[in-house]
Amino acid sequence: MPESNAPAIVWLRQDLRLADNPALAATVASKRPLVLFYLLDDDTPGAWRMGGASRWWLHRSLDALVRDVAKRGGALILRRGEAAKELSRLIKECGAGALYWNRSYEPYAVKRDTALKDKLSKQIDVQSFNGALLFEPWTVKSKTGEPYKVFTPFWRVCQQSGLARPLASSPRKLNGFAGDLRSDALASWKLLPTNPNWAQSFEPEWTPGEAGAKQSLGDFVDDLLGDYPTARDQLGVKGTSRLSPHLHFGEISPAQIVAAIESAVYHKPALRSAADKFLSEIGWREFSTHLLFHWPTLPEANWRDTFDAFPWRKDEAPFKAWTRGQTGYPVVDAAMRELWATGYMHNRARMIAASFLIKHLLIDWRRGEAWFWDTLVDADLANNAASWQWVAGSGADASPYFRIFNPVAQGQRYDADGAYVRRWVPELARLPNKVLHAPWEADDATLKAAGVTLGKTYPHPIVDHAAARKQALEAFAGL
DNA sequence: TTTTGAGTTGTTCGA
DNA sequence: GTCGAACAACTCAAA
Repeated sequence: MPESNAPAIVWLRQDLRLADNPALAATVASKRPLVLFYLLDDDTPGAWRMGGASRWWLHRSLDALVRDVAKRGGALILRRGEAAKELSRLIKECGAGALYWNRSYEPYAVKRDTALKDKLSKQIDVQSFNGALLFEPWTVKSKTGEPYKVFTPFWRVCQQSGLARPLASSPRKLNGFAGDLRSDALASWKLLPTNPNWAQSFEPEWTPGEAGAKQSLGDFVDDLLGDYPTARDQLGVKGTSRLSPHLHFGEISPAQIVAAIESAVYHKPALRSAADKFLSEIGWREFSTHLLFHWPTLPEANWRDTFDAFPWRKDEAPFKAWTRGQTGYPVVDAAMRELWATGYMHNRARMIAASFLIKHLLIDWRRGEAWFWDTLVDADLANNAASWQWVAGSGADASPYFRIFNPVAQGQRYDADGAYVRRWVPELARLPNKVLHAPWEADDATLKAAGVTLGKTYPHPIVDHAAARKQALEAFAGL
């Protein structure tokens, strides 16, 4: 065994932060020289290759992290390749005596990491930590010893056992390994789009990295938490935390979020119920990861296999119209264009757009899942899969099949002043509120005054809501 | 083992 | 405009 002062590698994955990072804190406590390592791994079999929008975020996040690490006297080593091979190489190069990471719960990662631990712990000290969850999946079981399949009882027992977690100490100074280690230039990974640079419109929306995450959390707690229960549903209002991409990349931990929320409630007890509402969303993230861990095929297969017989439609044209925000339903189109322009979609808009794809167009939820995977900056295997299956009705604790969102009613209810549609579907901006969410109901004079020609400046609805609803009810009842 | 109550986010219809 | 019921049964979790 190498000596106890041999360097320790901290392998960062979805934990791109220095604060409350248990693997990093353990290394700092061990006094070993630190080799901080990020690997771009596009080669592990069974992994979902990171999508385009996520790659943009990853670049920005790593760029921020490189600077944060340098400020504290360390260095971040960047390499790409297959994990087992690259880790073995790095261990040899720096003479590492230890390898630490924070656990991932995605099926391919569990498999990969288990094999690595088995192999490498024969040579060096290998340890993994919990840096991503309040409750690791194997720690929450029902009375019968089975994993929960319903959110409410799952979250109830979580709350009863307490959400607060001690935070790992944040290192002021990193005792970086003194030797020379090769690191890729971040730019050489070509994570940023060029020609066209479709992510240009992402820039003003986001500040990837730990500092940006902290700022978002602080702003949310200070300005938005009190109104969260109602404002979260308003499409045109900034009423949500928008922490999802920060959480996905681990720029902030759920434990830090709980600490900030509880501190706010301590100072202002009236925030309790709003805080619980928000924390239950953190609970959904926990629950999705729990489902993925216990049912590893969640991203690929219907959780309820009765759905395997469902006759999904294969036509390309409606799918294409959906992806481009050209369905003729303003709120759906606004949602899809928001996604394209910002790498993000409002939570309620996600439900409306997903319901439309599945229940109005009768297109397989996996096609929507794949599109979101590529276009969301917060694309997360567990959340994405669990949420699509929830909407489809094929998932655990899912929405009943007869719950079919009416895109007009949803628009009128959650975008009553039309701010959301006018922002993302500007060709309809001059329509009055009364017909904004259903332009086909406007009379000719109104359309003309607003400069709208259906079928020309904006599409006719690609399906009729009432007919599509009827068809979906029949198709799903057939299961 | 059996029973009981409950289950994120909705829509439509008819009174 | 508002309200309650129907939509459909099934599965889950705990007593």
